Amino acid sequence: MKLASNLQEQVASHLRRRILSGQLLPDTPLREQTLAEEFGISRGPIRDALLHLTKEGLLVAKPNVGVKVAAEPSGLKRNVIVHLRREIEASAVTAWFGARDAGLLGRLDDNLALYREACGGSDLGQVVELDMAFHRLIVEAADQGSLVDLWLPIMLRMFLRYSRHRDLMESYREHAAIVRAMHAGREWEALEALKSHIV
Amino acid sequence: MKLASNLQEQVASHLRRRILSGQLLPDTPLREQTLAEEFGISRGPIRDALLHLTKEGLLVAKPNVGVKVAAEPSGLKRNVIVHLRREIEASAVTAWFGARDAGLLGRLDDNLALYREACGGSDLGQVVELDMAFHRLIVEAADQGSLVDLWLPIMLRMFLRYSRHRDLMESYREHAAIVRAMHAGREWEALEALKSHIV
DNA sequence: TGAATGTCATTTGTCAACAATCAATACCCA
DNA sequence: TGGGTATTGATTGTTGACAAATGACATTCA
Repeated sequence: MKLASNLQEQVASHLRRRILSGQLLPDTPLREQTLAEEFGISRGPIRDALLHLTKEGLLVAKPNVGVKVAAEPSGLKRNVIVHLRREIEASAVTAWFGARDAGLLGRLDDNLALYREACGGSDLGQVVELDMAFHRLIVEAADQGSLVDLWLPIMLRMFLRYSRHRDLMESYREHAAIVRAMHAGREWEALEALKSHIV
Repeated sequence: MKLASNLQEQVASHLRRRILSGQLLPDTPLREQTLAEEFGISRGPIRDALLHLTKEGLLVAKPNVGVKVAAEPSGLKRNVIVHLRREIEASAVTAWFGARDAGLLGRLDDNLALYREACGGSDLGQVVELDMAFHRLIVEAADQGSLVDLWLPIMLRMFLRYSRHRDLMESYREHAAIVRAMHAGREWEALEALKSHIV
């Protein structure tokens, strides 16, 4: 976990985590002044952070009124988001099979170990964090990470509705299956496992 | 053309237009102080605007250093972007065919007339503006416009490399073909025309 | 009554001054 | 001469005060 030197990033990370872990529910309003006092800083960096999160799709803003936590995407939108994520991550995996940099495999293995542990525990925030990190590793590995900024807002919108009732261990097994196929060099299998995992 | 009441949006629109029309080339640095003096306002709204554009992918920021105009997307990234745009806009068109709200057809017809004129002229900024507006109308029409915020950053990244040498009139004819198919109620034809137009 | 208008508190928008950081370069010393 | 280090100027990061906009509520007049 890297911590940024500037306040706006720290605030953004903190709020992002609280939203994704479900501590902040949709429609919850966030006031600049309140947050400023809560963090013990001025409104400036808070503004920046809220702007960040708004552009990431986690908040919605109305001029002169304020921001609130975004609602879960509608059926159509969610469906589109799933397709976009598949497209991006599949492209990344395909690109990886062109070079097969072993570094990625190591990082995925490390992540898997932590993820397995987290899925057994009760800290949903940690689970979300590691799940996202897994997919981020894959996207980062392709094309010098150029796809990350495209992928992140899409991923975040999807995680707005991180199912509170999903079978976490099943999710872990799906991650493991993807990595196993990559280790074995079976591209088609990896892509199929990836696509069926993104739902 | 709607003009926002708050400065940050005005600044963002202005800079966005200058970047998309090619007046500001990739890697051009943008300094907060300089822009503030240029617009005759303080650095606050400038900061907000730059943050906006950074999240939209038109600028890239380095902490404590500043922002510059983003480079054109790499081959792989551009390829992904094309697929994402097709996915989103095709979904929107499909959704439209489910309801066939006539209002959209009228707006598209109006846009087409203006676009034809602009393509004959020499104001590339105007052409870009209308081209984007055309696709935006389509995306906005579906699902109460919920797809717009997903679509916009993708669209903008693609327009970073708005071909300065493309055949504008051909582009107009492609737009017209899409609208014609929609008027006639031929869904498959509209989707094909749309997909082959996005390249 | 009820629609229109005025007011008031809350919240965001804007500003200018100050602090922290970075990158380039001049400097020192082996 | 070359490598490492302090200095300096430019630029972003942060702050607190003030201005403007909004929405809710009270008030007025037909």
